[in-house]
Amino acid sequence: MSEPHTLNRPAEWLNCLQANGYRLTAPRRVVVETLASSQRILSPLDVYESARVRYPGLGLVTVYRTIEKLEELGLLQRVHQPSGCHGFISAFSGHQHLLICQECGLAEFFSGEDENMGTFMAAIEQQSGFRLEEHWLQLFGVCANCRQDDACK
Amino acid sequence: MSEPHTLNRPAEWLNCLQANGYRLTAPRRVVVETLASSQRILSPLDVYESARVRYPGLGLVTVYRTIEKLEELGLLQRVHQPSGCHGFISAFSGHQHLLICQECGLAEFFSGEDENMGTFMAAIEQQSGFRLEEHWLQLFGVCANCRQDDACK
DNA sequence: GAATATAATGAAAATGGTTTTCGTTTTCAA
DNA sequence: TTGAAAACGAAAACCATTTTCATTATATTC
Repeated sequence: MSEPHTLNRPAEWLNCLQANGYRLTAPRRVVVETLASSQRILSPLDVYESARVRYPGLGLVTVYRTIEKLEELGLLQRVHQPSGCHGFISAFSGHQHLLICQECGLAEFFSGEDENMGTFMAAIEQQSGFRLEEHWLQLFGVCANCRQDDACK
Repeated sequence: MSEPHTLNRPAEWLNCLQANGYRLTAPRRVVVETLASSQRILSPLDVYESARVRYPGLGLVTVYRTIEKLEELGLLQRVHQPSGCHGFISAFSGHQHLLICQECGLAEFFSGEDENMGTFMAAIEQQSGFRLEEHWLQLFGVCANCRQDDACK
């Protein structure tokens, strides 16, 4: 169900940054590595703390600046959740819907029934007079692992 | 398509506040009036500015505190948008999906194909191992009025 | 209709996440 | 190798939101 995890994704992101005129630096590499290889939704602080384990000199400001660039390049997307909207996850190509674990932040993508969605949206446009530009379909719950952990408590 | 706008909604909200042990005060009435009678998504500052026209002594803190109580009572819901997640709109009863104008903040509700959604979510649960607890379906675009205004520019 | 307990108010201060400033360091193209 | 420009991190600034606190308003009891 979930998009298979591309192992060379960090390298792709670094290439993309470079191809867009951004320089490759040590702190930037660590931030990219952290974000690109995560299947969980991470806040800027999460990234900072995780990346600092491998690169203690890293500044939180650099995390924010790198996130900004990755988002601008479409490599990273901001995720809004009932519990907050300060999380980020790798943006896989094309429009994808999210399935999010509210306990551990694990995020899976599902393409859903997008042809159905297309006709559905066309009908809404007709009825409402809106011109639709974007849609969010997000499911929230508890993933298999967390369900198991919860049961053991 | 949109839920018909209930004219005595502010009175209902005040009753609900009172029924839950909260007092009715002049500033609270103005805030409730502003929020309950709006079809647009409003930020706390929007509410403050709009309500102060009729009640200049109003403090922004009271807006925040009243929003908190209305949200807790399920009368108001927070709306997350690509442009930000600091907006609020009247929460009509039952689960509703949102259709939001990105120019003026007009929000309409649509119940969608909820029985389809139910089977869809059951299928996702089966495939993913998640236990689903909540879902968001939101459409963003430009409403008929704003489309017209834009065309005139 | 007063008296009273307490909830609610607004101003000001505190908080905390994010952004800006700035002097220094690093990258990368020439 | 060198130099212009980008990127860095520390500290300060910013700004939306929350907390504190002394004062005021509400609603209940007499």
